[in-house]
Amino acid sequence: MADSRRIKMTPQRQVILEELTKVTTHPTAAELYDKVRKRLPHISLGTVYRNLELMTDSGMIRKIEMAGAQKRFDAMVKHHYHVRCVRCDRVDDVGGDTFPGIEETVKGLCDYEILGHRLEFTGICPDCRRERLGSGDDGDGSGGGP
Amino acid sequence: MADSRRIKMTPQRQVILEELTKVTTHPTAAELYDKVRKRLPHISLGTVYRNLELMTDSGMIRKIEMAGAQKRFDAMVKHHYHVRCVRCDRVDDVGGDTFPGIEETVKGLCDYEILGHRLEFTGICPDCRRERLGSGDDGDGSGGGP
DNA sequence: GTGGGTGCAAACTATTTGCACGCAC
DNA sequence: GTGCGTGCAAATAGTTTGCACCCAC
Repeated sequence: MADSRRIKMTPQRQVILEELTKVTTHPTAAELYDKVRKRLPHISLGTVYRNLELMTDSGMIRKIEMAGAQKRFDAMVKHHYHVRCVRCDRVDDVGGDTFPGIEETVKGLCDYEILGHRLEFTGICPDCRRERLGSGDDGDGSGGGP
Repeated sequence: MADSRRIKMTPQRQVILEELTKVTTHPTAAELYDKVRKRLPHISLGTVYRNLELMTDSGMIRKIEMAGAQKRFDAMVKHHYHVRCVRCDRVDDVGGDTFPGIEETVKGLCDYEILGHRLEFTGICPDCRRERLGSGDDGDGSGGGP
């Protein structure tokens, strides 16, 4: 569902969408709010949430619901996977194709009618790796390593 | 991290663990709280959260951080995958092995040091499928089905 | 003027935390 | 007595919602 409804472009929506498209970091609503506020100082957080929701429904953007409390948003609508840094919580895209066969494999293993899958990798991002080498600090190690 | 620390077994912890082990439905903290309260009427939600956290740290149970707001908990510590019903939000285990090769595949595709992965399927559970056939209702279709 | 979109603030949900008390050692 | 674990309640974080106002049509 989605993709069908077309929504009216207001300045707020335009800016939200632009800022989201501009970054590759899959910001949270609050992070995006900060960025947007630089251009529209009077925009409210409520509006950002409302419009992110709306744009998600209309298929313009994608909501990334992954581990951790906050939802993140992604202007790249095509299905793809993410890596999350267990130290700084940054989220990046993983290049390459998705694994469609993965769903077939599971169909025999449970009674659900499988509709989709969400695959998320955890790891340490290049920045944190560099930092770790420098400081010797091991960071947290939360995540949910297998 | 984890697995090493051994924690003292209090009645509260015992009951929480038992109730969690008893069910296969990966309850949320609140759901578990309800179950536990039947046996320990004076237990507080805070205690449940605290002990779930503690038992997660000690490796006795596993925290499932997946799509949606609430965290869920799992007494099966072995790494495995989950399916979530997009209609009733129930979460079940997927039988079969995990795909270890999946991480290898990704290692060439991004600059992260990959530590683990989390794979979650979305679909419609048997109960909801039956219901859907009966009522013709299509339910929601949220999820993030690719 | 009507309706959708906005800003603001209050409400809500899930979770965490400060504090005082009580029990085991 | 010391310290950990608990119950309670308040605090926090993230998100949603009610409401009045405004602007485009």
